[in-house]
Amino acid sequence: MELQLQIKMNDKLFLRNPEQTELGKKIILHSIQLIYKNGFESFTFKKLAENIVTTEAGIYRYFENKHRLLIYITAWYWSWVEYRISFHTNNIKDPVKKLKKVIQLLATTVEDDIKTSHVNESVLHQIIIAEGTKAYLTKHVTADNKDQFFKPYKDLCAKIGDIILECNTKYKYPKSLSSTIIEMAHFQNFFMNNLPALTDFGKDKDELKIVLFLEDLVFSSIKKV
Amino acid sequence: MELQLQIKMNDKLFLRNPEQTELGKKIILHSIQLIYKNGFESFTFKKLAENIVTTEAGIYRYFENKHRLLIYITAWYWSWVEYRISFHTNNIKDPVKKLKKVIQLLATTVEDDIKTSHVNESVLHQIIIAEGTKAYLTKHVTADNKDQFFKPYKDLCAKIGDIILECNTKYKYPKSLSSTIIEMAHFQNFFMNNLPALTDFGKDKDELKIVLFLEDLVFSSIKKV
DNA sequence: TGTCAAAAGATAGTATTACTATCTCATTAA
DNA sequence: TTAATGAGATAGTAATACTATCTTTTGACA
Repeated sequence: MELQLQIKMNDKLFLRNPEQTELGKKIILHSIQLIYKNGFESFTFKKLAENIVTTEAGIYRYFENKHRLLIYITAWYWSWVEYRISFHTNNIKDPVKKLKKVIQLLATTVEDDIKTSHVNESVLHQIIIAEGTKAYLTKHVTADNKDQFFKPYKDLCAKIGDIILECNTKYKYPKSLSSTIIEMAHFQNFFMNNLPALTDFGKDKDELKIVLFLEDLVFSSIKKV
Repeated sequence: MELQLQIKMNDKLFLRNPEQTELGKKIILHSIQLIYKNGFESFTFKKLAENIVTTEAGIYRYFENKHRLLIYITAWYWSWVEYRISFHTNNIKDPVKKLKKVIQLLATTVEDDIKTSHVNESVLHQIIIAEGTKAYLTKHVTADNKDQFFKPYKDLCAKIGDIILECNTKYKYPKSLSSTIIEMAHFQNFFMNNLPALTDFGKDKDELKIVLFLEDLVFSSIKKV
């Protein structure tokens, strides 16, 4: 039996659905690789076109501009993370254990457990760490938010917020703590590897230390260990 | 007596020191306003030149490119924040009170308490919230870090880390907690105003709630209230 | 087998961006 | 008096971020 994970994407994010054609899948796969290699700022549709041996105009048939493509990729990522969390916490009853699993999934490097042929998840994880926040740190967040572009991120945040409440119904900041965990799982990783003075993990560069820090932070706050 | 705050900037950040000339000060003042108005992505030296009625080439005599200017602005901001923290915590002995003051200073809108004629600090605060992380989220962080471009940010983080240790010598993650406070003071503000579903402050949009959240987070973690 | 539509290749063109270069002119400090 | 500094003026270039149009390929269905 071969399972194929299909994530239903907001169709306002693209002009033509990239999951439905060969070129579309190539665009996603290679844009992730190019952004990983050179960063989002120096990424252009021209370079992407050269990379996959097609034309610039061809890419523009799929995405309005490179920022929409970034939003698409991040939205896909957060949907995938939420799926992963559902999958790995499905059988766990204890909310504390569940939350620990969530933190571990957010803060450690992904292994390609589920086959999605046109996406390399561990490279994707790295680019979301470095470029993910750029999807919403714009002057048009509000408009983009109205178009539901950030729904997967918000859904994930809500889901983790619910688990936090399961741990302690009285805790007052489930959503803010949730967004803090999500962002810090990435930021502390970026800092550890690039600006180590901002963390306590610079020496050994060990992701598990980030997990321990986040667990300490979260469970101290909600007063359940 | 008129006090003038002068912040010594890393001179690799500019080609010509903007603090020392009229045009230079105009560049800083108006770039902050323009970035505030249209966001960093749509900000160009051409537009800035039109804005202050000079030429594009004139701006390039001060800064290599717009990203360097952003780093300059953020570095200035973090130096200024550190100065402010020193100033407002100077007379406080109790480290817990000191840390509370720090959180309040980081998370609430600034009033123009110190006169720095060519910088509007409350607008600056807003652009650092939305654009500040873009200063280091690049492919050239490591090189920029070697040139000490992020020293003010790292110094601030170290300083807050030390206050955390004053509260509890045994706490294991002073620097990571410090960078978490700094980033979250901004992110929760951005979320509250733009993606409220990611916070618990969406309804009243009250900065003081962010302060309470951060206090709860920090003092639960270091186990001192 | 023909035909219709969708996908994609080919080519061209434009406005803006991100610079670099050079020359002139006014001010001021030695 | 002169030399250096700041800054205005103008010009030019390569790359970026698109839009438009026309042609060819593919593959489904009738």
